[in-house]
Amino acid sequence: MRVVIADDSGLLRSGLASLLTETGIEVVGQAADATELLAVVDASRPDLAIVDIRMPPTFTHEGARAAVELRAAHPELGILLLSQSLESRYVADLVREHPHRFGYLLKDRVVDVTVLVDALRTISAGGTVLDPDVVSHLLGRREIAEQLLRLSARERDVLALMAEGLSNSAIADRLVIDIKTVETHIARILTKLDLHQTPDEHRRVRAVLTWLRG
Amino acid sequence: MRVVIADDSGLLRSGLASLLTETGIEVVGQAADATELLAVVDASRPDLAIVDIRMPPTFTHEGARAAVELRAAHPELGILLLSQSLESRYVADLVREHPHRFGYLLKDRVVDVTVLVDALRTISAGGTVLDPDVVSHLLGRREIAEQLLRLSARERDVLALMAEGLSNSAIADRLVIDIKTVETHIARILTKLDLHQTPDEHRRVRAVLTWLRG
DNA sequence: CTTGCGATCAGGGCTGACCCTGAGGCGCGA
DNA sequence: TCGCGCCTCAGGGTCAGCCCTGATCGCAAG
Repeated sequence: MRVVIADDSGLLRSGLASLLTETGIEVVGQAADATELLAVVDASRPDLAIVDIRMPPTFTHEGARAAVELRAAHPELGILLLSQSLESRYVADLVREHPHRFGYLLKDRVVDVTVLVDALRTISAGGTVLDPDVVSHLLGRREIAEQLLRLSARERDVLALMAEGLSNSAIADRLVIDIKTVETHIARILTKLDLHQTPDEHRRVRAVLTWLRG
Repeated sequence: MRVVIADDSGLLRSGLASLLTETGIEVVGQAADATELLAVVDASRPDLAIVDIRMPPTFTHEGARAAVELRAAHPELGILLLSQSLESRYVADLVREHPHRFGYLLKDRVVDVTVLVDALRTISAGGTVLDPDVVSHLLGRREIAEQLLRLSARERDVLALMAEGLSNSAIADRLVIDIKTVETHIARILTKLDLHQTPDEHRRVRAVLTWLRG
């Protein structure tokens, strides 16, 4: 098996390369960022790419984005995404669209090189490898994301400002609209997020929590 | 230089050991959890311990706690804490009480083995190594923590429930107290968190945000 | 013993937030 | 063209939340 490793941490990259080499897996290239990853894969044509989700320049989802491009350019390439924490947005799309030759593991769960090699073998054989916590978290995140997707762009603007702790009048000032408009947006936000009038909940706070978790 | 490595990830531990060995640093032991770390340090008497903050069983601050114990038992031992994210509570105490032979770096910032070795050298020579972002984050977190420290235990109970999105009447039910008592606690919370009456802020949401960030 | 603090509760008042209902304008797709 | 969704705004009403002021009790420290 011929493998490429992409991680902005040279430390981890080199360490990983060293360990995999010891297991007989050939590391044919390394990349520190998404652009370099695409180039290295083009040049070395590996069987599989091990990609850290967070890479420069934004350290957000560059790795996941690069994975999408890799799949487009190299449909037979296996991809193993590694992440330190659960990253739902891009991964959900990736798994849905390309379930084969794909893996997503939390680094914390790769307790030794055996786990990693087993995952690589599964992916290389056409399978899918997902950490169970990843699966259940994706489902939960999906729910919140779907609720937030019901909101119009304007409603999302308003909710974002609510989540900063702004009052209705401050939101009206900020968006240069009338306070009655803010109230209307908020009413629609609460309805779309299924936050109905109950004596137990502070619905505004609930809406804010939903936003913060989305 | 003789070094011990403690990280629950065997992958990272082995990779790190391999890399450090190549630079001439002797890795005299490895540990997968805090208990094992203490035993390995007792047995091998290293110059320095590289410790991941999050280790079993709780994966919260076992590493930082073990560092405190290590310093007590081995005052000359250098300690380098590594973390994937900013962890403020125990580190702030550790730095304040033991500024020498101490380091705290974010794994993301250790871009290659050179950075790591430089840090180890500094610590071994008696110095302190702190990532700049760590410093400024510690200061910011300190501020919020100090505000929350002004609250009485009961006030913190109430604020935690506010942060779950409970209404005042639900909080009263939950804590088996009168709603007037809840109102009194909330008034005191808002005062202690310096959240005064302004037309721009939704103060309850602000209080909740402070809690969530603390 | 006195004082201060925290927890609890009360009476009464005000208001921002939320709601109901209604209306107009614009853009887009069928 | 029509219907729908979105954005905007209005009049009027209700109430949970917040506040002011006051009071009692228990506990710990000086």
